[in-house]
Amino acid sequence: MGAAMAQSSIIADLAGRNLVAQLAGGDELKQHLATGHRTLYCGFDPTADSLHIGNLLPLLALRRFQLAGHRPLALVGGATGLIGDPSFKDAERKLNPVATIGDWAERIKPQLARFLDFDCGEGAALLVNNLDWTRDYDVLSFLRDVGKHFSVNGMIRKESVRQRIEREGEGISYTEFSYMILQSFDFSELFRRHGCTLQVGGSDQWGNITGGIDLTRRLHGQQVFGVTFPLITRADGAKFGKTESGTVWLDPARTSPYAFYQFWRNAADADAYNFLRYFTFLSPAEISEIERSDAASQSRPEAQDILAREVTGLVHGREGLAAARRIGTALFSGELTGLREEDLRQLEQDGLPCTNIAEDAPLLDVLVSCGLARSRRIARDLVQSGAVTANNVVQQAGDEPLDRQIALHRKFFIIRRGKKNHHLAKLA
RNA sequence: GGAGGGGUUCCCGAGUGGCCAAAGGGAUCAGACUGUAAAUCUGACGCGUAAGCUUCGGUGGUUCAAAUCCACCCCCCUCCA
Repeated sequence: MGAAMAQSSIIADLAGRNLVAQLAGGDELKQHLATGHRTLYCGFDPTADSLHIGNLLPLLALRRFQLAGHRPLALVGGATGLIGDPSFKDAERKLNPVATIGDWAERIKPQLARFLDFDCGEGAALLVNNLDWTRDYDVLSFLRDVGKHFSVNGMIRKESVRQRIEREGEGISYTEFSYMILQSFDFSELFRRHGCTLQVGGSDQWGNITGGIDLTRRLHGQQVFGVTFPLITRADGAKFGKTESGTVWLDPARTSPYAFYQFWRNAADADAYNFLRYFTFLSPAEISEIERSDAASQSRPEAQDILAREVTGLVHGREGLAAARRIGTALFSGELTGLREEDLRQLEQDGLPCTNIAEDAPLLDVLVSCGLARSRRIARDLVQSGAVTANNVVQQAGDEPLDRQIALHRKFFIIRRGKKNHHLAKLA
């Protein structure tokens, strides 16, 4: 595929994946992208020590743009992270310590880096930090140079902060209210420093992006553009990106590749094909083909397997994917007795949660110490309802230790709670 | 600084002296049904085998008895200055 052709079709490609929520600039933007190698950016604030799958969409989008011949700037919000984006948040948040945020920013950088190519000549990606152009900017100058271009009247009309201003019971601090100005300034600075003419982000960023477009016009007399992505929703209305155990992180130390894989593997049928469009680089044509064949086959759809493989591979690489699949296969194929001791050790290595247990520990205590039950009381309920198995044998005596007779290789128990929660327990 | 309104179990939200471990909804977990789906039905959902124990912003009080009354304190919101 020729670069020129790719360039002309990036917006069309995004649209074909239902990834375009709003365009600032419309046809002019398409023209702009079709007629040259452009520089674009997307910001990521350090709100934790890791990115999570909510950040995946814009991250992959940067890559899509890069593949289409443009230059992506991944911005770490070292400065904006200190302030906190109020957009569509229903409550003011606590400020984290400066040192913490600095640390988080450092942790996020390599995560951003792994999705982009930093060494491909003209379109090579760049990692930037907005702290670099705000840290030493004194308040008075900032207020005079930048603040003067913003009308509070306009700012309070933004949908993103409206409910904070109008709704009874919640307010907004001046600090958070200023966020928009900082992000707008980022855009104008990136234009000035790197010729960046496009900002992309989630649809919740629309207000901040248009703020930057306006500021860049006022400060530099230059037209720049914006693209937002839709908010990802699940067919059943539940919030995307959360599981029973919380956020799905990109950091393998926080969410193991196995858990990550399972997250995608568990996507609902009604979501799987959309997720393939959003989160993979498979072409829309290929995805439609998968959808067709699943619909025709009448058995379990393949979409979730493909989705899990593709996304886990993107985020955790070959190794992570292989590990995740080894565990999944071992646990869900139903045959545990065929596992060799080295297989079990590999599973532990791969990140299957594992705990050492005492030989005489009653099952209830084992369940609690493995984290499969929050308290003995809960554990008792689970055992009573037949929800607990050890090496596929239903356990009914909560007060007894696990039966050594059923241990694999004399010391391993794969304890299962419910349908899909597993833990490896090892006799000490 | 002034006036008013609030802080209840993960969330929302009832509860104004005993019948309250605290209504209802959501979320979550489990069982059945399945495809490691969805939908649906059933059960659980502070801790404890139990007796019982610990919870309703904090501290101290009144009372046989407090989430509910009193005092002080902390935090949030609205309006006024």
